[in-house]
Amino acid sequence: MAEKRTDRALDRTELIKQTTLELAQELGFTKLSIEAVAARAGVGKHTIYRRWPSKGALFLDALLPADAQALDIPNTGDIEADLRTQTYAAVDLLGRPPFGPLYQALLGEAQHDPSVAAALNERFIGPQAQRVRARLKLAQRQGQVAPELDLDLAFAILSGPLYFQFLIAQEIVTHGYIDRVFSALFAGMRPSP
Amino acid sequence: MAEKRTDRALDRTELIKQTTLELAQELGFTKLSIEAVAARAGVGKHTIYRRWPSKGALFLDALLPADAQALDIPNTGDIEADLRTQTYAAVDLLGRPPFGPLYQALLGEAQHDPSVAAALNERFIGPQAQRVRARLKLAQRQGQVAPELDLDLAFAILSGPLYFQFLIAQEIVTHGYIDRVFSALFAGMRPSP
Amino acid sequence: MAEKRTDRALDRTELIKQTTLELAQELGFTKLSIEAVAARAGVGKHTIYRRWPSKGALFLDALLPADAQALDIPNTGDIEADLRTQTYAAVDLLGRPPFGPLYQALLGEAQHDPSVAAALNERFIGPQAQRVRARLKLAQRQGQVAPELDLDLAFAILSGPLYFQFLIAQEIVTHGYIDRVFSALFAGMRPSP
Amino acid sequence: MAEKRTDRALDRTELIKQTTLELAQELGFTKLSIEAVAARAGVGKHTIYRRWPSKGALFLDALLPADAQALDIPNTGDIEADLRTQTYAAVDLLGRPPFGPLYQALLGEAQHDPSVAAALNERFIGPQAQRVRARLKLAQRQGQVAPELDLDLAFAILSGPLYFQFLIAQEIVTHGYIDRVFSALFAGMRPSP
DNA sequence: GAGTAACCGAGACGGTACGTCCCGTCTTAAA
DNA sequence: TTTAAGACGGGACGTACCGTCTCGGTTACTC
Repeated sequence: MAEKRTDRALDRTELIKQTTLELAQELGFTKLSIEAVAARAGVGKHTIYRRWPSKGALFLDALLPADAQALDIPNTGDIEADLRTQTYAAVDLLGRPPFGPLYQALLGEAQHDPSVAAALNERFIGPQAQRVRARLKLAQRQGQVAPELDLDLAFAILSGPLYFQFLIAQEIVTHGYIDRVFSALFAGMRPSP
Repeated sequence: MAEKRTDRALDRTELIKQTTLELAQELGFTKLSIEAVAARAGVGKHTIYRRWPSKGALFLDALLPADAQALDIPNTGDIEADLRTQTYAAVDLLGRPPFGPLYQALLGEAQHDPSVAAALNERFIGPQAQRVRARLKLAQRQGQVAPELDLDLAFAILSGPLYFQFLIAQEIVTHGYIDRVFSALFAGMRPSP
Repeated sequence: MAEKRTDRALDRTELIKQTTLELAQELGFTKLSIEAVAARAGVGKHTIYRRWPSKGALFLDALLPADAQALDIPNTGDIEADLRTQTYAAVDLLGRPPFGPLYQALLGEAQHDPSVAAALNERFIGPQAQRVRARLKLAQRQGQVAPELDLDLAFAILSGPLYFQFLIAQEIVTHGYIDRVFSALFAGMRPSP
Repeated sequence: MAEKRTDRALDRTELIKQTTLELAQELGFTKLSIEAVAARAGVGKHTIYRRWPSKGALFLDALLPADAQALDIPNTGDIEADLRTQTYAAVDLLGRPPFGPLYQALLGEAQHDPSVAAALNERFIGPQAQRVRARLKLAQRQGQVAPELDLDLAFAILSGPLYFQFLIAQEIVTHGYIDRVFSALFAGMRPSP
């Protein structure tokens, strides 16, 4: 019986999230409104407000579960190739609708709403960074990566240029771009002695 | 007479921009409204709409002239030190009110409004990237930087981690963070042979 | 030019009042909503709120001008007949849709909202009472009415039973009822000596 | 055992009515809500809806038993004095919080809800009218009242002016006002021959 | 004494309307 | 012509209650 209640609540929650995603794709995040989600989902506005404190929080919840899991890092033994592979996957995700524009909007919202930023980090960015750190640690032990490399920085260094291109330059990120970034990062900026 | 008119127009434009900044600091970009700017500035709404097509455009115009000019790159002959110096300045700017939070909001808005993103790149990001490219080209010729370094990528690589920390991790960027990033970037990730 | 503005404002005001009356007849005062008036009139809600502070005030304004003017008192020289004639007219007005039920609702609202009560008295009840007082004063001078009759009370005494029947007993008020009331009031309750 | 259930049900019913009165005094009838009564009484909304079909019905039930019984008519042998005494009592009741404003609100609600009006008449107005009729009948037999006086009208005539003053003019009804009304009613409007 | 039915509190739910805010457009009168 | 002022239609906000509806957890009555 407790199951039933949970199920009903879950049903509603899922319905709302799905509707949110639909509308976000049709209208974009900016024109998305809780009013419209409620109407399309056939749900009272309060039922949404009961679950999420803001449009941003709802949108994050709706968007993130969808594609968040795909970015595991392979382990072929070649660290540079493995990271490249994973980064290709990330770029493919970001570069294409529906996820790309929606994720961009989410990052935009994170600039206005710290709670969105926090949740984003906890649920999406953090885990990715952790996987990269772990994979690099392994590579470091295998001598494939400079022993003095600061692993806590690695994710920022590797994905920073990508996000820069995505959010600020707002140019399409290609595999070629990733290749060039990786070349530069692995080689270093200093001339070889 | 034409002069006077231009002056009046300029006066009004400046007044509106200044009021915009004031209100943005008090309320944040999200709660900023053209209505409120008009009221506070003692100006008709039309007078604002005649000059800017959107809140984002007005805000960009109001924010950018303010502190944009400070980020020149010194040339002491030591490329790493020079870039570091300039990046410290950038970090100091971003890290402190009022510019930091407002600039963050601007970048957030740029995710929703391509015209804001375009103007931002043209007026703020682009010139900075260009200066970094020029300074690195010089350094490359002086043999301080790897000859194969892709200069078009350099700004993204150098500032990407910073923006990642600022926009996504949303942690305060310290000089120490910059130091660690620069160490890693100049040394490269590959173990020295 | 001032004319134009006034005309436009008047147009809107009249349109809203007329729509209010329409909806009130269809739905009754209780189910009447400012939202629905705005929608049907093709007008923003604010345009209504700018003019009236409450549903009651709007309704009063919409209802009262409509039929308020009809209740003049004839002067045939026979005070009892004249008052009777005028009271018949009042009863006919109250007894029939659309005015009757709407006026009843207005009186109901006046119990909850003192400003409605005040406006009602000033614009509808007061003038009627004044006319009755004036007519009675004339009759008093002509010796048709007891010289000691308190004229300030007359309207309450004459129309009180009518309103009692209308608002409290909530039975249909007939001409016969008026006749019986008038007989009693003119004769007095005391036995003739 | 059946007693116990009845007692509990009664307890709840009384608790709800009392809470309703409390809240009505604090907020006024208009702002009174079943939701708030349920919350304050620590009772499920259903428990209220099970007992009363509407806010008006609940309010009537809560208000009327409280003070309804006090308006008996004395019998000193002087009909005018006796009615006056009873009317004074009525006026005192109406004129003072908490009963006055609440009763006014009830009458207001009766204009919107015929079932409230019906219950009001059956339980409050009707009995009063009946007592007045009976007392007058007695007086009529004793020759204190005109034999042709229509007793069915008497309550409307006697209390109509009072209700007019209370509901429509919305002025405080004083004993003096009652005196003047009674003088006029007993003497009649016609000049004595 | 264990069922069982009724009632209860709690509050979720779809829905309607509230009164407010701001959008971007439009009109007016003054300078 | 430009401006300040602000009315306007429109849309969404977040809130309050409506009346209905589960949901578990007592009672109190029946077998």
